[in-house]
Amino acid sequence: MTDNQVINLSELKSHCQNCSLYALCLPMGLESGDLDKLDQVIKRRQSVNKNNYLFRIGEPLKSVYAIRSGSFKTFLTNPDGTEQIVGFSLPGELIGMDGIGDGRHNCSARALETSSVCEIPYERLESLAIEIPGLQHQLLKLMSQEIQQDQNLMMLLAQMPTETRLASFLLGLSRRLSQRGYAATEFNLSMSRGDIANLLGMAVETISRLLTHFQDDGILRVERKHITVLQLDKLEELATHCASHHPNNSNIG
Amino acid sequence: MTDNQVINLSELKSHCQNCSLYALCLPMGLESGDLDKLDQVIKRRQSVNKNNYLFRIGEPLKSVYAIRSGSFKTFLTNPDGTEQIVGFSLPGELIGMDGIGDGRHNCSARALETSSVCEIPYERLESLAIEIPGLQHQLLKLMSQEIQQDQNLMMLLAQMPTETRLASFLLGLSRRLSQRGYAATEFNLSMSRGDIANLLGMAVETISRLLTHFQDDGILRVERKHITVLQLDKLEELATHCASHHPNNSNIG
DNA sequence: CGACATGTTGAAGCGGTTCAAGTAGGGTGG
DNA sequence: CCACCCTACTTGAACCGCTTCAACATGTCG
Repeated sequence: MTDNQVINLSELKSHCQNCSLYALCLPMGLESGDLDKLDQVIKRRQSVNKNNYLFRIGEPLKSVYAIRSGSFKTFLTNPDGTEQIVGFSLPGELIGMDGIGDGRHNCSARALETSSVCEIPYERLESLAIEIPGLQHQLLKLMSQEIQQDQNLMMLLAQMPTETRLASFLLGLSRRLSQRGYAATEFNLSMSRGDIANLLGMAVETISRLLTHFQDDGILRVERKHITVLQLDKLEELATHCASHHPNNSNIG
Repeated sequence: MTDNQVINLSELKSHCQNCSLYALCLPMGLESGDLDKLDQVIKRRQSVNKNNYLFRIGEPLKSVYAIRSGSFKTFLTNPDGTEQIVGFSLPGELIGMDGIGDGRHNCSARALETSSVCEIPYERLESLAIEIPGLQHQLLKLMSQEIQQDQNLMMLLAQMPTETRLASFLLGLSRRLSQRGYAATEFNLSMSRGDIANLLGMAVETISRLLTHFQDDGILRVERKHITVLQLDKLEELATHCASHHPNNSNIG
């Protein structure tokens, strides 16, 4: 309701409708009138520098965020100060939906690189969800997808060997990126080896060794943070892990 | 719309309002008119025998279920047939909320003992959630709580030693049960050692050994499936794990 | 009461961590 | 623009927590 609102309005009006991401953030076939409503709720785009926090654990839940570019890690902090990464968020994904439970964020989100997000005030989103049935369903859907993702990771952590975990992680990245229109077989890891290790419950050294092995086996090309998937099928096989054996001399093909 | 509907109506009418669990399932302060609406959505109570499935992974999502008595395990099944338990559900909890994402259940639910549930057809619940704003928020809240729970487990699996995992698991059970009005320090494990091991990513033997240790240390009393927590503070200390050392001769006290 | 699942306990083996040392980038100040 | 430093990463070798294997004990159920 301030005067600079006027300046933003014209800019805001076209946000969702023209945004190349809206179909990704909220793919639900809203009517154009509904899109207008959504537009009015979404705050202007904002930029987050590398290593800066989007929100911190314990903070009251103000907004959720749609990632336009860049990436984030979300993590818990336990009593002794160590962190547990619970996921990485990529462009086109929504972040901050956790913490609706008690109105506080239950994890912190930190930018892995300079990133850009759309801020969506949560209260207004929730009340809007009552007006737009499709939006409510979409929110529930996004949450349940997060549950699925978490549970898949639980399975990896609970019973898969390190090789399978890393293969599955890389494959997951590849799939999510290609869903968003990026290349499936060539991408940059915006997170450090340490972050990957933390997420997957392994030591940094193990990540390093496995990447080397994958490269030696001709499955990947690893150049620092740049990954090229050379044999997607092999990677999928490793990620499945039930195929058969796990030979040391897997020079198949 | 069949004639036996008439028979059920009077019974149904009082379901939620008189149900001792409604405040637990849906603690949101609905108006009495809203409760009527909810009542009309909830199907009659049904019973599930031990080892029977409430729903299976892949099935279309028909309903979610409020557990009135008994308990369930929910689990994924991976390609090679092995299962990964992702959680146990206790009385007063809602089950089946996963799978809203793609309209299919993403896990199976199997009764650990003879149990009783209220079936809540999902579609009608979602449309009702539009009429009753508090209900929408409650659904989102429940989902985000599940995310929290899963993420806590992820932390356990990723970086905590087996002792901490089991302590934390028992403590979690204790808290959930006491929230529901059951005793916090004395309860029965409805799940097998194998199920606990599966959830926590450990071998059955390790569960067995740790329970023995906990008993030797005077923290628990273990009689087959019956657990008595003798020193809740010690158990909490073990669950936190950052306290200090992890001595072999922990005959403290 | 016998049979089978579930749970316990002991001993050996291994996957992955931890420790240690060295290498390579990337950013900053001179 | 290079020298420097610090962090991130890599690689090797020893160690250990936990699993796996094996045998036995205990309940449970037809």
